[in-house]
Amino acid sequence: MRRHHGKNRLPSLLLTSGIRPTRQRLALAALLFDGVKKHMTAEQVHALARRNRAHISLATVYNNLHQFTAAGLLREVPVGHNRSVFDTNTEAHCHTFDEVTGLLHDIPSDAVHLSRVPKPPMGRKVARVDIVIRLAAV
Amino acid sequence: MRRHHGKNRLPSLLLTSGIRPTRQRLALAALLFDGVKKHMTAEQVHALARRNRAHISLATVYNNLHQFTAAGLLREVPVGHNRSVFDTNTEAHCHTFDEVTGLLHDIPSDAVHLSRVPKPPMGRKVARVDIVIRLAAV
DNA sequence: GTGTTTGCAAAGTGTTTGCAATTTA
DNA sequence: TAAATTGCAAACACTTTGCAAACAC
Repeated sequence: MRRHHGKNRLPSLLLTSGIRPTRQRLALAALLFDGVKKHMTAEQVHALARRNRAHISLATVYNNLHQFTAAGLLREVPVGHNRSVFDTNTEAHCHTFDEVTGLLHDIPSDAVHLSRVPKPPMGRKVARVDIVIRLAAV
Repeated sequence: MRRHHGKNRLPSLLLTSGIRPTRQRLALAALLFDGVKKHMTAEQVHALARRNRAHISLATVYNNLHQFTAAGLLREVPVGHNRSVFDTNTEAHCHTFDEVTGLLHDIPSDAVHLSRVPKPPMGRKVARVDIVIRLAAV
């Protein structure tokens, strides 16, 4: 499943995004950008980093997740239960949110078709369209 | 703009939804269900209630907004900035979220067209589809 | 070296909860 | 009167911030 095994893949990825590749950021990048797309909260990233023997404070995790998001390496998913979920898949796609399990899943972007999106008002552009299909127990 | 001026409109509205019409709930209902659709945070509802000389604690505002939501009188909009926004319009419709002003606006449900929504897995049904069009500065 | 980043702890938000006092039916 | 609801304050969960020490270039 992994792609791009190059030795300096992660440093370049960060540099290209204008982010200085510190030890902590490389550790975070290693666990986020391993080729497998994921949805993770800051808390989960922090726990995973510690499990990997990378000592990164939670504050630094938050700071860097936001920095990665600003740089377009991550995307924040608006699930609505008042906690930030970061998605390593930054391409246009939708989500299902299972209210029973609390899990988020990707839906290929062509699984739904959205048409007739209204024109934004003067001085604004459509940054993106968030579509979340909420699933409940039958 | 107001509709249904009947004297016991709000008590009936709550009773019909299986909610006991207490003084506080009636005050909240009066300010929420006046015929003008709104998007409000708990904090905003609380402030407005106090401005109207209704003494309702913030905790009670939260409790009742959730109760109203569970009863289908309100809907929670997943804007994603880690705070709950309640919408008095419970019909199928979408939103634009202006990242510059922080304001939420309704879009008539027929302004966008969503097709090919995938079938939910066994034991689940589509509760609803949340669509938020995020607008940024040009 | 110089400016950036980190870690920690502390403060800040927004939200929920426990429980005695009150209110509703 | 019995059961539900309220208010308050305290607890809670998540996130951000201030600043000295550590690090990258």
